[in-house]
Amino acid sequence: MDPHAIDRAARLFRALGDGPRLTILTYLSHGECCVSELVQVLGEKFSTVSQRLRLLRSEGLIRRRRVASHVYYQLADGHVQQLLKNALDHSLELNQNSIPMEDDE
Amino acid sequence: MDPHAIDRAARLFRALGDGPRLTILTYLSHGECCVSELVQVLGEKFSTVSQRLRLLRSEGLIRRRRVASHVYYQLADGHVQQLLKNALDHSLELNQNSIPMEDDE
DNA sequence: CTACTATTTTATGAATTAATGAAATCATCG
DNA sequence: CGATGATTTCATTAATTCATAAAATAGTAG
Repeated sequence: MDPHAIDRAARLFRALGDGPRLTILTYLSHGECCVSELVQVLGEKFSTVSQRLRLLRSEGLIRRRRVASHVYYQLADGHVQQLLKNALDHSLELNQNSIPMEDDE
Repeated sequence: MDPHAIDRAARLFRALGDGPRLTILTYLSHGECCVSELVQVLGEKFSTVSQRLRLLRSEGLIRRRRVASHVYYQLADGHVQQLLKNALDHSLELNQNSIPMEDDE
């Protein structure tokens, strides 16, 4: 019940708790990618993508490196990759009963 | 890359991505508990706790059952318990470098 | 240094979410 | 049924988050 750990975990979950950001992460799970490519693939504004990347990076979920004038992003480590895979697999399973029933038990 | 799965996962993460809600979940991970007890332990308003429980339940993270006039909540299943434990353990590890450095690589 | 491309930062308005008082519901007891 | 205690729902306000345009920064080429 360490409040610091709870807070850290909450921030992490919150960063993951957004469709567009999760989409970026799953895209990155296939391999490193530069901002322009993400912008093109996602069909979003540059600043929009950049903001999402910034948030993900501030929570330590992704890393970046610069190559000439391009900046490439990738998942921070294998742990993030695993976390993503688990979450998506589990969510696929849960899709059936995604609207919870009203009764108890 | 199933958009439905991504959306489901995002909703799940979002429900988890809040300190007060995570606190409730960790409390419940020690065992079933009724609303009054949570209200007392957390020092929050009844309606506040109830709203948090509702959100957690709507995402399938907790279950409830009624015993006479009291309503008891518990984690939905062992999977949620495991997810919580992993997240908190991992966040404890990460506490050192929770403020990411500015440099690349 | 100038021009150009890639990316980030800043500022802001719109949309979403969270907390809470008040009213409603639900179960139990007399 | 009427009163009481436990919990939920509703409505509203306050706080947070999101998307984006505009401005700034950084790298590269000439």
